[in-house]
Amino acid sequence: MHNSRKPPTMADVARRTGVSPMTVSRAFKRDSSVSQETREAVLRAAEELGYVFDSTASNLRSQRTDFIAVTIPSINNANFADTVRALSDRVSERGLQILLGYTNYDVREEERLIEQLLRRKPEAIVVTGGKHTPRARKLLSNAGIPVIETWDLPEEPIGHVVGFSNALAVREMVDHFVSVGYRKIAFIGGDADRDTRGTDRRAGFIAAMKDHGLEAPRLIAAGPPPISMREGANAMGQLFERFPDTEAVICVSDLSAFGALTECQRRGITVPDRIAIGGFGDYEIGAICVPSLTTINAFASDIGAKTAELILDVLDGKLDRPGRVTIRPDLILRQTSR
Amino acid sequence: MHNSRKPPTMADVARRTGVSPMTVSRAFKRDSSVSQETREAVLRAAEELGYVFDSTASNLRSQRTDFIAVTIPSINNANFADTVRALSDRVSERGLQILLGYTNYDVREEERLIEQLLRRKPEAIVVTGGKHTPRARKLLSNAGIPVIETWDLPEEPIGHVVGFSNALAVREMVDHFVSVGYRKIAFIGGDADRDTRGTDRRAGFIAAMKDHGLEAPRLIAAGPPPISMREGANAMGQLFERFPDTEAVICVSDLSAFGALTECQRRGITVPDRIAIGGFGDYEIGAICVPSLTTINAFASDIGAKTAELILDVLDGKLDRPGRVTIRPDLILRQTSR
DNA sequence: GGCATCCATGTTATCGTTACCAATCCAAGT
DNA sequence: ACTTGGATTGGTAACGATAACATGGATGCC
Repeated sequence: MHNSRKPPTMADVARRTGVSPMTVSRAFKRDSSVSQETREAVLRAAEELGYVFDSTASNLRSQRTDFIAVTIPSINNANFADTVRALSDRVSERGLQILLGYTNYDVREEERLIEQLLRRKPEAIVVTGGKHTPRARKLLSNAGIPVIETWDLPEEPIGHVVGFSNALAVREMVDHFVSVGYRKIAFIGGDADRDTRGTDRRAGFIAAMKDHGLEAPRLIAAGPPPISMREGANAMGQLFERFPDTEAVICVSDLSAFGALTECQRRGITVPDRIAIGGFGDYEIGAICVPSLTTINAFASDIGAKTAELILDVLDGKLDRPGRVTIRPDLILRQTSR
Repeated sequence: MHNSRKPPTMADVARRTGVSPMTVSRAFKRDSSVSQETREAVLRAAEELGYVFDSTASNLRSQRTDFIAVTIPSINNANFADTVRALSDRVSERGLQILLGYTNYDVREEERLIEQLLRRKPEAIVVTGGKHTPRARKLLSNAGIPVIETWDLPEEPIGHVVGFSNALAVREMVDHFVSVGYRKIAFIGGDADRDTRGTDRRAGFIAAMKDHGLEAPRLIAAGPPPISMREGANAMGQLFERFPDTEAVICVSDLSAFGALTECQRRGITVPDRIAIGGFGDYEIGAICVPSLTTINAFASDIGAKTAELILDVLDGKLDRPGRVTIRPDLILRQTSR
């Protein structure tokens, strides 16, 4: 039974059920007042007709889309994926849906993306990081919806914040490394002008070294983000060439740290005896690789979950001041360091 | 200047510019016929007013959303992320936006998700895999939009297909392993009833073994998906207990294969001398870990790119028969096997 | 000059749902 | 009996953009 007509609308379902379109509309909402039998009759008729609820019309009339817009730097990063998953799981219980976009670690792409997402009239928008173009800031401020910056603690937040200090997190690792006797410590990260969290981590590294009275010339730029395993391995190679006496290296992420570790294995350099390695992000690989990776747990899932709670509170009107949730990253000592 | 009024509409922009709303609408479209100076005046007025284009109204009136709905099993999987990224990159050039949802490897969740996505009236819908609930199949068939099943070659496709045979891909690895002398070969995968691609791979393994006149009792069930590194390591532990004389093991993915490899390292079992390991998916980790991982490249990005091409062709009316794009996975021999 | 053609712009009606208000019915209370 | 109130249902208009059609003016060609 091929059907080339237009798809059925609520009016069609109403006609078939013998009720008004308004009643059909109510039958499709969870909590609205329709008698049980009317609702069942409506839903049965809808199923028979193959009716599919049209959100586009609903969105326009009700001025609600139930979208939560989210921007992340990359869809291929397990940390951000964890955040989005936790966020999605929590808000979807309330019928909200994630509208996801990625910025490729570029604030200009972020600006474009934010503009595109705002056109869809989301209920709230979650961005990764606290650094944006002026226009992006303006778009977010004027959007009239909750704005949540994550994975960072911006000095001048646009709205709400759920994040942590990347610099302080790395400082904690430096403190530990120094306390167990490492002095010649290097840092492997991406180019300074792209990955802002990476840049913060590098800055935290340099500042912490300075506070210990140590120089920090051993900075290896691993190229533009994303800095993954291969980049980490290459950077480790560079480090061996340029600073062969390095005692420990802190990498901008577990992925690059693992790459660095494999480079050591390829060169027959023992970890941590000859050189210690620290990562960032507590990716699954760090816990399972041999030797396992000293790292920093930034609680990616928690960031997503707390962001979700915050959004729901704001939408419920339970929170009218900008919220600021500070995550406290955890240093995890494993086998790649003393 | 606090502004508590309603956000401006095209009518406001039109008034300010001294043109009709229709002209404003045209000024916001790329190719429509508006004089250069009118367009600039409109866009300037819009910027001054802080006007944000309202897609919800546009979507309803034009009956176009420019959404491409996509379902993947998990957002935390690099293979699927690669597919989505390639797809997204290609369709976004044409102004189409991905609306992403994940099914958690569960066909019932997939059904719910498909229904939810279809309500948003996407231009096309891309699903991962070729196994769905009857109702999901019906929803997809009746949606009146292009349906693309990926990462599989379903026998009875709903619409278009961009995929490969998971069974044949694994068979190729079995053939190679047998040809270089392995006989006691095991398979590590998820529980049979969830991950359908994993199940196909296991079936391909068993069939291939049989064709070589070999028994295949060494099947380790690693639990419900996602099967990641930890599950791979645990499964490898089980394999050593139950079948200590195993010569080679094929894992359902590179992640589990890497987990298995680390378990060998923890137990001091040399790879590939004592046991060979094969993975699936050609994840970055397989190329970089030591020893590097023999695997199968399923061309995840290509799947996304070809899916995008197919969608664009269909939307352009250049393709009216169901398309079937077959990817040919590649066996990549590396250090974890002879 | 006259007529066709094209470009830029305007007018009107509409996409499909739901907010808002009104109406009806039945049970309960006085 | 009559009011009150809650539950259920219906009627009407509106959300903000744009498809479809119409119009006016400039341009081109014979």
